[in-house]
Amino acid sequence: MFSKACEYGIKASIFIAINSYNDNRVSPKEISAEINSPQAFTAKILQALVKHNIVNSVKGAYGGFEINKEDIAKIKLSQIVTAIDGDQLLHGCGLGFKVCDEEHPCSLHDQFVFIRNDLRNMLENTTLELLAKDIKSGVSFLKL
Amino acid sequence: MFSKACEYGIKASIFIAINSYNDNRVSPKEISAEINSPQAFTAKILQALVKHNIVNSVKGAYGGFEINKEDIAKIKLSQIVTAIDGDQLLHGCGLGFKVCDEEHPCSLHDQFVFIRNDLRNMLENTTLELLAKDIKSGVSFLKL
DNA sequence: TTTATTTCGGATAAATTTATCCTTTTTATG
DNA sequence: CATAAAAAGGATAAATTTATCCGAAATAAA
Repeated sequence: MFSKACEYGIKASIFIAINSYNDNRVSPKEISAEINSPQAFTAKILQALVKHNIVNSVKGAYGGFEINKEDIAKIKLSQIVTAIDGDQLLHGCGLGFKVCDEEHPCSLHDQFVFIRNDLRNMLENTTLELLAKDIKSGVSFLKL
Repeated sequence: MFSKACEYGIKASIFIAINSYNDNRVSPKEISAEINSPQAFTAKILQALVKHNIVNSVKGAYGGFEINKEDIAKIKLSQIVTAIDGDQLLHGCGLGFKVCDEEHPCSLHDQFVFIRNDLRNMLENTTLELLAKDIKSGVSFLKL
């Protein structure tokens, strides 16, 4: 479903959000330790999230990654997924056709559109705030 | 969502089904021409489908790939997807955790289970017969 | 301004997926 | 039985994804 990079990106964003609520910047080292991901690869993914203005980075001593507190409730999972995996999953054809719509549907189109739309709605209605809260309250977890 | 191999596998299965209704065996060459896929790679995927008893192969002159007519209505998309991509998509965690369930849910679990279950239901309720009929009636297409 | 710290970014490597090629095996038919 | 046709299967290559390493650039603080 999601690429490894995207899985890491989602987990990292949640961890950064949690820390940002406490005005605490985190490093790739802390992030990868927390979400159980390769450090250097995680750093690359963070760069992408910074480029897409999802995460903010501060260089130099006492720097690290953070998310504006006011933004945490606004950032949708769909933004993270699109930033890392592109928009094929949210908008593309299930059988990989370049063009596939009601007018010219692939064999799976009628069955697939509902799934894709539900997935997109879920990702567009799930904010970092929502995910971070469940972690903080101990309802869900970020690593084994 | 699906791998390239899986996309080819689904398309190939539909094409074989359509031809099997007419007692016509097809070769990797015909299949890849019809579904716009690399021939040798498609042949490999067919081997996997044969191993999983989804498609039947007949070697030698006048041989080729076919599906028992009576089976076409019984073969579900979920079988093809699982045969080629494994069962991670239908049963795995959205964030890639080995264990993730109601007892010990990942951050995305509650939102993701509905999507995954809907996807699985769709794949389990979509038969080759259904897909083949829409192609034959001209409702949907197998290539651009 | 110097220093220590930290992200950025390029180069490279490993692993996996996608794709090709060629030989072997099987088998229907003449 | 000989032959031609076709799938099976192994080896290899290309492309993409995943992952590592290291020097450059930026920056806060002493």
